[in-house]
Amino acid sequence: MSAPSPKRPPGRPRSDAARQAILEAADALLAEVGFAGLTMEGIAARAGVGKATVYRWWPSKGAVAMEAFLAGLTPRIAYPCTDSAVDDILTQMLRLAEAYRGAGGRVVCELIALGQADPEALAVFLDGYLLPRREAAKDVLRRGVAAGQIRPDANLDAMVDALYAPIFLRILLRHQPLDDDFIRHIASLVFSGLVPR
Amino acid sequence: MSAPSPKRPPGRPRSDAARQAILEAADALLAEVGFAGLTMEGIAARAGVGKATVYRWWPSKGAVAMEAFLAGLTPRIAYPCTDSAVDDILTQMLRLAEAYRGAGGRVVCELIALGQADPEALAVFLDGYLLPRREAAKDVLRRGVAAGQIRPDANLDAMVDALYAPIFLRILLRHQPLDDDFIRHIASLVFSGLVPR
Amino acid sequence: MSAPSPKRPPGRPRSDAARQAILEAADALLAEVGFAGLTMEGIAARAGVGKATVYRWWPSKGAVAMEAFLAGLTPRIAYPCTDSAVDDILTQMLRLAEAYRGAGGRVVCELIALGQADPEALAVFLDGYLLPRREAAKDVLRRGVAAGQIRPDANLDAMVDALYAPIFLRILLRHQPLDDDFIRHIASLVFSGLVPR
Amino acid sequence: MSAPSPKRPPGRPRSDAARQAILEAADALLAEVGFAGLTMEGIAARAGVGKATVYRWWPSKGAVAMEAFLAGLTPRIAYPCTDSAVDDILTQMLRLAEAYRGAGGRVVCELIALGQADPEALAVFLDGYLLPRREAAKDVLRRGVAAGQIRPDANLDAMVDALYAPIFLRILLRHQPLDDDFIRHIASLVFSGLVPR
DNA sequence: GGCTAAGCGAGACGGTACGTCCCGTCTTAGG
DNA sequence: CCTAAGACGGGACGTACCGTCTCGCTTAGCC
Repeated sequence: MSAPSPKRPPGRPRSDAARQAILEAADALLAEVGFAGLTMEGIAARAGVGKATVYRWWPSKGAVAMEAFLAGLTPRIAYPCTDSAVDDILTQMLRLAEAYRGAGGRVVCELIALGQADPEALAVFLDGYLLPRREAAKDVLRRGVAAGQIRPDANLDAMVDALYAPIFLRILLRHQPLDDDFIRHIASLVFSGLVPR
Repeated sequence: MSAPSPKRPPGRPRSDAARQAILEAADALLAEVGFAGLTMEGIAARAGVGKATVYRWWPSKGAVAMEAFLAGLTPRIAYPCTDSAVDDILTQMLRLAEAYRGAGGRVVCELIALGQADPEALAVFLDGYLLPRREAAKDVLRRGVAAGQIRPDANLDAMVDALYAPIFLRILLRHQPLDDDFIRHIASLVFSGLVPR
Repeated sequence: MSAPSPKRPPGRPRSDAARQAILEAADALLAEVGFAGLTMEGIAARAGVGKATVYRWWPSKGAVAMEAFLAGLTPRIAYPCTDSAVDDILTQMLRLAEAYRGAGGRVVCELIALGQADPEALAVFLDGYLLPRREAAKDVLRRGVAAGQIRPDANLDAMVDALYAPIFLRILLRHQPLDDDFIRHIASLVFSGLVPR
Repeated sequence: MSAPSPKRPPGRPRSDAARQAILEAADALLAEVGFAGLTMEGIAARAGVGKATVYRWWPSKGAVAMEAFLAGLTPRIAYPCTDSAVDDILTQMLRLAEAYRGAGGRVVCELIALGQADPEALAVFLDGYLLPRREAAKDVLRRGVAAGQIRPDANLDAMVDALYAPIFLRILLRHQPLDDDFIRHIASLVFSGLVPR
C-alpha cells in the first residue's frame, strides 16, 4: 500500500501561507511602486515574512514579480462569445486596451523589459500569460472561420500578431496614445483584408 | 552691459575628451556586463573620470547607455524608392527583420527594456531612433497615396504601427520566429485592406 | 492504572549518543574555528543532530562550549602536601603557571572571555572549575594556619585572590611574561606580610 | 617651500565630525547595551552616519568599541599626590574599584574578553589603557621608594600586578564582591611585606 | 599677469538594498 | 515523547552603488 514513490522530504514542510502572503505582497507592491521600486526586503516586510523565506522560494525579485503578476492577473480579461467572432475580438481588444492604460499596462511593460535581461522570466511570462491568451484568441478566430466570417486561408498566428502587437508597442513606446479609435483602426485594417469577398 | 560674443560662459569649458571617454567606457561595459551590470561608478572608473563628471553630462545610467548605444548603432536601413511604394515598404521591412534577427535586435530590445524604467531614456530612444524612422515610413506611404496605390483615407500612423509592431513584438517576446514569410503575411494583411478597390 | 517502575517517563528516552556526538562536534569545531566561529547550527550539523536537540540539552552555545571544554580539559594540578603549607602553595603555583603557559592557558582565557557575554557559562566555569580549586587552595592555607605558618587573622579569600589573580591577569593580558620569577615574587610578597612575626 | 613630503591624498578628505559622532555613539551604546548588544548598524544609525563610513574607519565593532571606550575614558581615574605614596595608591585603588563596580567595569571586562579573540584589540587595549596606567602606578611607587616608604629592592612590576590583578579578577569572575574591605585587605597584604622594617 | 569661475580627478559622505548567515522556535514523519 | 530535518520570522552582517559633497588642481576668458 504505502507507495514510497513521492517521498515527502524530511523536515518541516514549506508553508503555503507564507508563499501566498509573499505573492500578495508582491502584487500589491507592483501596483503601488512598480517593478523598479520593488525590493525583496519590501516584499518580505509587507508579507510579514523573513527575507530568507522569499529567497527559499524564488531566486530574484524578477521571479517573484512574474509569478505574483500572473497569479493576480489570471482571471481578468476574457473573450465574449457572440455570433460575430470579429466583434468578439474587437470587444476584447478594447477591454485589453482599457486594462493596459492603467497600472496593469505598466506592469506588463516592466515584465517584458525584465524578460530582456532574464530569459527564464521571459519564458514564465510567455507560458503563464501570453501563449494561453494567444490560443484563446486563435480559438475565437477559428470560430470565425467556421462561421464563414473569416477567410479559411488566413494565417491565424500572423493575424493575432497583427491585431495585438500594435497594442503592446504603444504601451511599450508611448509614441502615440492607445485610444479606442486606434484599436478600431487596427482591427478594421486587419479584418478588412481577411473577410471573404 | 557687456554683451559680447553670443554665449560663451565663463570658467573652464567642458572637456570633450572626458565625454568621449565616458561613451566609450559605457559602450565597452555594455558589451561586457550588459545593461543590468552597468553602473555609473563602473563607467566613471573605466573612463578614468570622476563620477560627478558623468552626472554633469547625463542624468542617469540609462541616458549614458542610450547615447553610447545609439552612437555605436548608426544603422542604415534605408528605404528603396521604386515606382511601387508598397513594394518599397515590404523591401525595407524584410531588411529590417534581417537586421533585427542579429545583434541589432538584441540592442533594440534592451533599449526598449531600459526605457520602461527610465522615461528619459525612452524619450532619447524615440527621438533619436524610432520617430525619424516612422517619419521615413510615412513619407513612403504618402508617396503611395499620391501615386494612387494606397487609399487616401488611410490612417498612416495606425498603418505604420500595424506594419512594424509585429516585428518588434517578435523580437521582444520571441514567441515565434521573425522569418520572411511572417513579414510578407503582415504586409499583405495590412495592405490588402488599404489598397483601393 | 499501570503504575510500574517508579520514575521512567513515557516516550522515547533521550539519546546519550546524541549528547556525546554534540560534545565531540563542539570540541572539534572549537579547535577548528575557535569560539567566535562556533555556531549552534554548525554544532548540530557536525554532530548529525537536529538543532532542537542541542537546545534541549543546553541553553546556549556558551553552555555547550563550556561543557565540551571542561570535559576535554580534566586538568590535574594537585597540591602537594608537605610540612610547609607555604611551600605547597608555591609549588602548586609554579605548576599552574607551567600549565597556563601552554594551550591550557588559552583555553582558560577563552572560557573567561566567554563568561563575560554569557552569565550561565560563567557560572559553569566557576562551579565546575574555579571554585573547587579555590577551596583546595584555602584548605592548604588553613593547614598552614593550623600549623602556625600563617597568621590566624589572615583573610583567606583575599589571600587566594592576591596569590592567583596575578597569574590570571598575565595570561589574559599578556602584558608581561608569566615566568617562575614572577610567581616567586608574588608569593613572597603575599606571604611576607602574613607570616607571623 | 612647498614640502611635498606629507602629500595630502586626493579626493574629499575624511570628515572628522563623522569620526567623532561614531565614537560618541559607540560609547553611548556601549554603556547602554554592552558590547554584546553593540552592532555596527546601531552605531551608524545613532551617529547619523552610513554604515560604509564606519567600516571605512574601523574594520570591526571590536575596533570601534575599543577606541570609543578609550576615548571616553581617558580623563577619569587619576592618582592623588600626597606625602604618602602608599595612601595615594590605596586611594586610587578605591576609586578604581568604585568605577569598576558600575558600567565601566562591565565594559572593561568585555574589552578584555574581546582581546582574547582579537590580538589587535588586545594590543590597543594595552597600549591605550593599561600600560599607561601601570606606568603611572609605578611612578607613584617610585615616589614612595624615594621617600623611604617602600623598600628599595621591591620589584615594582610584580607589585603593580599584585595590587591590581585581584581587582580585575573579581570583576571578571564575580566570584566574590569587589568591596572596599577587599581592596584594603589586598593593599595591606602587599604593602605590609614591602614597607621597610 | 592676476582674477574669477567653472570643469576636472578623486573619493568620502549619508543612504538603501543586496544576498548570506545564524538565531531560537515551530512543525513535520518516524522511531 | 524524543529525534532528524529543516522551514519559519527576525535581524545583523559586510558589500556595492546610489547621487551629493568637498577637496586641490587645471583651464580658460576678462580685466
